[in-house]
Amino acid sequence: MNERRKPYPFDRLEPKWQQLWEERRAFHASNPDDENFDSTKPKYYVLDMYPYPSGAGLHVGHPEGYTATDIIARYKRLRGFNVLHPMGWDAFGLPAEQYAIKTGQHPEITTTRNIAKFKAQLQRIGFSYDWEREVSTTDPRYFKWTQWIFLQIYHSWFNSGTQRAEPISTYRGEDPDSVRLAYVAEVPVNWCPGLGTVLANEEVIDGKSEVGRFPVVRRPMRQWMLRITAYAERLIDELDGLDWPTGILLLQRNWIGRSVGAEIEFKIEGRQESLRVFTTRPDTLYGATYMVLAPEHPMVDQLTAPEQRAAVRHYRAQISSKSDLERTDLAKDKSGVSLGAFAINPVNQERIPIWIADYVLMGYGTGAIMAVPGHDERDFEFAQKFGLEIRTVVAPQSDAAASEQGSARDSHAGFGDSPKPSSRGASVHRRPTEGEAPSAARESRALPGEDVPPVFTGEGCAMNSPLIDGLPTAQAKEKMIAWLEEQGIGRGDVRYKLRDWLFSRQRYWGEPFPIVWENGKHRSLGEEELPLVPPPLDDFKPSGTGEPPLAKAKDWVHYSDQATRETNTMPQWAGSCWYYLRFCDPGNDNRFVGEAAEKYWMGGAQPGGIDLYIGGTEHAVLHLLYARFWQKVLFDLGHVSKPEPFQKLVNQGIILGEDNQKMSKSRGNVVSPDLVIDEYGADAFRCYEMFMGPLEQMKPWSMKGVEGVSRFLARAWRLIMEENQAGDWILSETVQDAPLEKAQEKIVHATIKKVTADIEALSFNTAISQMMVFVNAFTSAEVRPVRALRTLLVLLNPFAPHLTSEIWETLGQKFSGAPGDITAQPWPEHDEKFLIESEVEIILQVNGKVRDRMMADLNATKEELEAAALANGRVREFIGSQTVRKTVVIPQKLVNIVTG
RNA sequence: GCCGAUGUGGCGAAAUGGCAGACGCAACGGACUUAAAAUCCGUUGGGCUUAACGGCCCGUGCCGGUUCGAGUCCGGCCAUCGGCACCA
Repeated sequence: MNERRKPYPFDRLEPKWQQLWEERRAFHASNPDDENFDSTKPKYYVLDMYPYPSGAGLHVGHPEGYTATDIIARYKRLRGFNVLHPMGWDAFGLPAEQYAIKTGQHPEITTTRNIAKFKAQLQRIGFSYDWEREVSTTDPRYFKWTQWIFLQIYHSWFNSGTQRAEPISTYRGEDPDSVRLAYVAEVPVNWCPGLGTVLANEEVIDGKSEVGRFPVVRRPMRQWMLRITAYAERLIDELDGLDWPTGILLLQRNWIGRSVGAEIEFKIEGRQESLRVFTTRPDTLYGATYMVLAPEHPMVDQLTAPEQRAAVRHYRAQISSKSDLERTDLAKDKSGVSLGAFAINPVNQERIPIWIADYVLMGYGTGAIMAVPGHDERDFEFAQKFGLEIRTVVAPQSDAAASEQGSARDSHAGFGDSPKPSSRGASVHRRPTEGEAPSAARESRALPGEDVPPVFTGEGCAMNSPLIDGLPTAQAKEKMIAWLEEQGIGRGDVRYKLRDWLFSRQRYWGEPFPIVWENGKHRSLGEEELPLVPPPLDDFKPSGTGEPPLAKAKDWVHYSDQATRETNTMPQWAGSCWYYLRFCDPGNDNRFVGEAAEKYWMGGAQPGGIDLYIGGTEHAVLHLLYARFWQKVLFDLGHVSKPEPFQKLVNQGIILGEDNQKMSKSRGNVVSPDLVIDEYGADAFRCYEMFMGPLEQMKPWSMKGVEGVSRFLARAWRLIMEENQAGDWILSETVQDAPLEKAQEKIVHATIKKVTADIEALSFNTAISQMMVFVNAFTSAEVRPVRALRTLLVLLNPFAPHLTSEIWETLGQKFSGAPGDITAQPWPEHDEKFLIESEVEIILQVNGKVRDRMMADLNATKEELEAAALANGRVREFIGSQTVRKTVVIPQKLVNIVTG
């Protein structure tokens, strides 16, 4: 008796249709080489970010994006496109390996099991994936080509002249290994003793490993790197042609971090060597009153004066023992030590002291800066602390600019002068009262001596700088760079925050590098030796020394008497850098993707090949940057036809638990799709996922909400089906081959129009509410014309494919006129003529407030409307004795009477 | 600190500068039922007023501006969330 009666028999019909679709290969996409390929149809490639198949299975957050893409895929098929809509598995990765270490079970077994679970869960939702194109990154037939692409990168260099990757054979220099796009370097890495592997920066959170929360230390190790920095400029510039959310574009631009400035050479007093610095503000060179090197800078030892040696050694030791966590945590407090040496400011020949400080990073620019405390917050803070000279060389606003803007300044209070003299003055004399947060930064800046000039980091006008006095910042920069170039001591320069990609991991469960070492040098395997499969191991545990697990497989490592194999493996990102290409032609064993298939599916007029890519923001920079990088290398080498992979990108928002908190096991608020489908069916699940709110928005789950959507689907079902005495669902007598009433015709066409536009705009929630309006309107009808119902079914089909397929089939048994499966129907077109009424309602306002409304002829003139409005009783009442100053008439909409 | 997104009923949310709250949830009332569930019909932003029909006022985070008219555009704040965080 507790078994809740199903509002409609989804538990019977959903498995039925899923099986039928599979038998009929209903969603199989043909490739250009296939015999039944229809070349007259346009293509549409809609892609999900494929999942890592974890042991926990799906939660309701995963299918949100998948449902959106599935609706688009089904919609585009109905609109006559060849649709590529694939799914696969990003199956290499740490959890399977950690599990293997714990249990001794090979990661492949865990992975296979998890994939089976994920796949079953996805299939229950009724997604129209072409499962014949399923790929897994762990399949040798797949990673053969991941390794092959690595070799293409390895065998290439970036020609800065042509701004393209080229085969290494075109390189004319002496040492090809110094320019390869894949290279080996001894670099400080994030070494995690707890996991026994190095980690990428993004896998380290607050100095601890993202997986397992083990401490991470910095340690130099020999690693494989990919020269992504060579593409920094193109990775920024070529974002311009993409249809991506502006937030993500910004995130990528900031991550790549382009800075335009100059490199400047400083002579060192009493020495041959000189120091080079990078600055974005060459116009402040006169204000450079000291210089700072990163503690790790290679010239520190030779520059240190004897009396400072002990202090410098102590400081450097202190810095290197700090974890990343401590280093960022202590970031607020500046520290540093003088080297006791001096540089010469090239613009005025002044002696300026050289310091080391950990606020200067070795990894950016030249690892050395010219410090301009008058115009840089950090330098200012440092100078304050150590009593270094602060010199003002930029005035907040030039005289010319000030007079030019003249009185306009008054209306923009505070424009352009950030120090805000009045509020500063007040804060110095006023003590913060209890409980009021003292604005520390501002006050400390002003307190030690009123005569200290404030730091001004904005643009303005050069002063105290003979060479460029009076010039606005932009011109001052230009002139200074020209002067530096003339003197041969500097040049204009562009720098990027982006670092080269640390591409090796000390793990078992990843792609082995197709590389062997001989006499201390690396060389590649031949293509015929691929795939290079990892050796079988019983013990996946890392050695703890930094030696990868693969090193334990002595036989495997032994390549020849002279050569041994590389034992590092590739990071998880490798497989996901090109999976979208493999989907075009997943069975190809002769090429990573067939040329015709790649050209077709990744083709089109736009720079990016994939028409729609939906996934979470967590991949805003990493995956999306790495994949773009690989695509560009492959494009340059002539292997693919587009410079960009993803033309249009959409991020779905996170789904929160019912408690409005992020779903997590520990909170116990995780909702599994299986439970929802058991209770309400896959169609209700899909529709609710879309009805919750805008796709991109974060929103909480609600079981009550699912119930509401389920009720809607049941009402749609009962519009057409009814239960007979025996308890069987049969076609309702109210469904007839009858003409539509005018009001019905209107709602049908309004629904076609809105649902179509909303799907195109990915505004699925409002598309569903329009279909609810349709169903509500027809529920009360005694006769339900079959033509209207069939239109609804096609519109609803992408959202609720099972239910609509079933009803469509049932209708076909009684009514002719629409033969075949619902998936073979054309998408309906709306006709505007059914939406236009001969009369429209006009809003009547007096002084902007609605006072009445009236019906008026569609073609009524402004004058007629105005006259009718002025004659209206309510309007007259509100005008009263006031005089009418003005009337605003918007035909077909409103009349507004303004009184004086 | 910097950058970005968001802020509308009890809740999820709608609204090309033109009737704020479509659609759904919850709640309340009614029909059906011996009863309940399910289903169907109705009410539902707040305040004031009316015997009633109805009417009036207020209301989209806060303050100001543009406009005949602002949830929507502009300026300034506040709050929440997300990203970056010494990048010279």
